Amino acid sequence: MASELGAVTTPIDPAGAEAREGRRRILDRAAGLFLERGYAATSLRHIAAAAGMKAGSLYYHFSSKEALLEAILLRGIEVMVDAFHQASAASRDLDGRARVVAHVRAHLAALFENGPYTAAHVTTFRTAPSAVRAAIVPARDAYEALWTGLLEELAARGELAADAPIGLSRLVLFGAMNSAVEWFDTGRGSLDAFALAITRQFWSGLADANALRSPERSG
Amino acid sequence: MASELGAVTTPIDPAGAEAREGRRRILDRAAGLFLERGYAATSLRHIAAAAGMKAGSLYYHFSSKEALLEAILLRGIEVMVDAFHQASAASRDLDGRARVVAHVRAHLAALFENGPYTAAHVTTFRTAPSAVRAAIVPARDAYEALWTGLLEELAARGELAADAPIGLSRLVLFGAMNSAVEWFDTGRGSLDAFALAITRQFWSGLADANALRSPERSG
DNA sequence: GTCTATATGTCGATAGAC
DNA sequence: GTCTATCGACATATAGAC
Repeated sequence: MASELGAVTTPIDPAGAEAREGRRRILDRAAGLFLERGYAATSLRHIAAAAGMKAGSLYYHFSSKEALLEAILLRGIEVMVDAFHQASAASRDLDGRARVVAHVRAHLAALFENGPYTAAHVTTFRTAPSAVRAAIVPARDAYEALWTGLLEELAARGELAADAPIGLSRLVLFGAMNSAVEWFDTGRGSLDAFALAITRQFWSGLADANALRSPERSG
Repeated sequence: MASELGAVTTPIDPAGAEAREGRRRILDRAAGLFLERGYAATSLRHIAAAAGMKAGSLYYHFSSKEALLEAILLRGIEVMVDAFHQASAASRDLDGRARVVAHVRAHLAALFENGPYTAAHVTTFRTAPSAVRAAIVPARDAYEALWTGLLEELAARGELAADAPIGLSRLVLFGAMNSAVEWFDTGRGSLDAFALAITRQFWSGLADANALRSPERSG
């Protein structure tokens, strides 16, 4: 290891790797507990125990419980934004509906497959201390703007109804996707099938559920 | 006042009206605070102050903070169930889509027009103490069964696609409706218009948003 | 970087006066 | 029915040893 050579030279970032590792373990465990029990009901002692240390040690990594929450909420957005951009790249040449499927799949993956950050964000943001909420809002707005941009692009291409209420539709879709943290069981259903089903519901509605699979009129 | 006559006779329910009034005021304020700040972050002192009394006085009406939460969560379901039955009676003779509009309107009214009970239920149930959650589950299941029954009836009448995934659709609709507690502003939009818009999205989807208003094919 | 020890405050809940 | 007074537990945060 590089640190073994550090007796003479001055390491650029001494113990940096371990510090980052410890910080990451705290974030992981705290996000999981915030998701499971909520922010206010989770004590620093509880978080520290889950991370394998004592409460006082947390303050080496974070200045306060609120600062810890803020870091988790921000990371939750980062995961969503990264997923969105990956989906954009992967679905660039597909038709509108397939692109929505890809982005829904990416959002669900952020919720269920990339750690508890995004799920904790979705469940704890509304009741977070106002100072924390205020610090997070710009990043949230940026993520929402990505979705608005996608839907507006589809509308401009005529792949959506001309009078589709994009603002409301986006909120409805977010509500539908995010509510899955309350009931979706990753052990029982596949995320691909779920993304397809939710997009079908969103895109074609309930009365015309099979319209896209059998374009001819159904009895 | 009747109590002035009570020196000789034995009142059937002495001070019953005032007790019920006091209990009701506690429930109202506590539900509002649980909705706004969350259950764990709301102290009994805070609730008592909002209800115009001191913390110790709450224990005359409720045996514990958890018992208070349980009463609020149950009342939240009662409001939803009552609204559902009223919508059923009022929309019995309408077509499937109009009946869904009526029930969506009723659910939104429960969320936004009949006190903070239903909204507090929706936002605090997931992180409520497990003993409280367990006590509430049967009533929740009963409400969900009402919706499942409605959608199955529509499917049996052929007003829904034959292969419509009712279980998933119900969850998606619940997610869309309940997420409105995070963003819908009762001061800015009418609940009728909102119910219509959300049902249109749910029933006909995004690509066919105008299908029901102009049955002929759109350019 | 993590520990122990502790300061300081607030929590839910109870007891008893009125 | 509501009050005051108070208990013990637990909260966040800090200080200093190692």
